[in-house]
Amino acid sequence: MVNMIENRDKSLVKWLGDTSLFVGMEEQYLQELSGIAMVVSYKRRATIFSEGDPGNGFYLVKEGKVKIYMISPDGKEQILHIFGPGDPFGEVAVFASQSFPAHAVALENSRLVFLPRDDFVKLVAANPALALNLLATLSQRLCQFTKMIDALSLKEVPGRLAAHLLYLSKKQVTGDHLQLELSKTQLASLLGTIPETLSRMLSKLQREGLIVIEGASITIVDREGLVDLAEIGKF
Amino acid sequence: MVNMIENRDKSLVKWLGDTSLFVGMEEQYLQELSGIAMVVSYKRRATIFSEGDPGNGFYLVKEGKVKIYMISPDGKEQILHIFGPGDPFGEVAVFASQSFPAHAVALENSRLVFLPRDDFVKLVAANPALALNLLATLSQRLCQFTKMIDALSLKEVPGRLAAHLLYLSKKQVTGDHLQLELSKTQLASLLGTIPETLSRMLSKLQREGLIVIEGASITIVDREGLVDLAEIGKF
DNA sequence: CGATCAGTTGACAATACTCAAATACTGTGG
DNA sequence: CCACAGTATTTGAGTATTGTCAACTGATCG
Repeated sequence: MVNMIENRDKSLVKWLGDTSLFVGMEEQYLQELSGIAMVVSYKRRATIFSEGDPGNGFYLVKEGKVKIYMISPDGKEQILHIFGPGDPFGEVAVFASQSFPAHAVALENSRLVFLPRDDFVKLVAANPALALNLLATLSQRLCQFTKMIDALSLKEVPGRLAAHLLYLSKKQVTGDHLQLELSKTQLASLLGTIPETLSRMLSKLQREGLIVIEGASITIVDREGLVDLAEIGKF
Repeated sequence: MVNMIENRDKSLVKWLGDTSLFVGMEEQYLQELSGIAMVVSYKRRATIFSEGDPGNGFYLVKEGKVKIYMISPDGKEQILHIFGPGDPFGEVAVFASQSFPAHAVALENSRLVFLPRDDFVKLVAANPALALNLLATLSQRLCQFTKMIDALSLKEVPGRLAAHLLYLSKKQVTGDHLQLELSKTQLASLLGTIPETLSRMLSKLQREGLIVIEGASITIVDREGLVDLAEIGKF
């Protein structure tokens, strides 16, 4: 029994050390970290936190997939992030507002590592490398948001869609073939539009010979054309 | 002569220590900081950096006003931030991308404090309080961007305008009377629209008895109504 | 196997952008 | 200090992208 726990702890330490946030941290700190960490399970569709909830700590995705989103009074949703294994989320509440600025739900059955605020802040204060990793993470996220604002304000739906398809094709290594990693409804919400419009735009791109659609599987036929679309933002 | 320089340095140290980023830092570190800092002047409309430029450091506004923005190929502009005295900008490039994700120009004749990347990173690594201040700053900015994405995606122009007017009236202490702190063209760009639309929406709010407009000076007549608009996002 | 949900398509409405023109401002040089 | 040039702001008319509502199909899940 003791053994099992030690094993579990050991593997958690190892896992934490492979995380982008904690990569390269000394064993000693990883031990401390794993000491204050709690692993929690969430079922598909379960709420992890809601906008305005007090942020007493933040999370790392261990297994599964998490969606961070906002919602308007009349129910329209805008996805901010989709996070997968290794990704941290909710740090903002730890360092600034004390309360979460958006909602989080599990998209699949997930296991998360929860790190409580106060203990974690102490660890950051004692560990410059960790602080710099955190600064890098937040900075990257700021860049992502910059691009999202750019897309929402300066591009139209076809442009955003084209940019997303190119992003997926770069991320996945399968050449001109790619998988939408989200249901089309969720993708619409990520791109700041609605399912009907997304559906029409996908058909349009196919009709104009830029892509071929087979369910969630897309083949890029005219990459040039997509790049043009993504840059200019219109037809 | 030596005296003058000492005076200058001393006042820079003092000024840095009053900045939100460096508040509460020990004298010793402030001295170091002021040692690596350079004060630079920019004339109104001068470019400070452009998207993609290598980020060899970041800036603090000492005097003046700076606009951070993106621009689409066909010339439409989206303002991300307006920064004034005491505000830092360009940190993102220091900690993540190494290159600036947006453009920066001086809106007025300005004096900026430039802090070079490498020296500054060393200082952060040696100074946990500074690291935590930076984390708080970046986290707050992330929250602001979250709100901006929310506004762009989930609210229509009248809603964004109403939210901005309420924000100004909270920031300025003058009760129901407020000043737009930007030209209407610039405000349009901040709200993700164009001058024509902004002009029409201001008239509309006035026509419906929510505000009274006198140039750049606005009086809120029906605060309730504005709040409703800002929350729901539509008419 | 029925029910709920995801996706698609059509007809329509509306918000916001484009283009154009008139008017009011601002700042600069003479 | 005024005249002029270049901006900023406002208003009008028309267009377009995208959202709304509704109906229908097909998939998924108890």
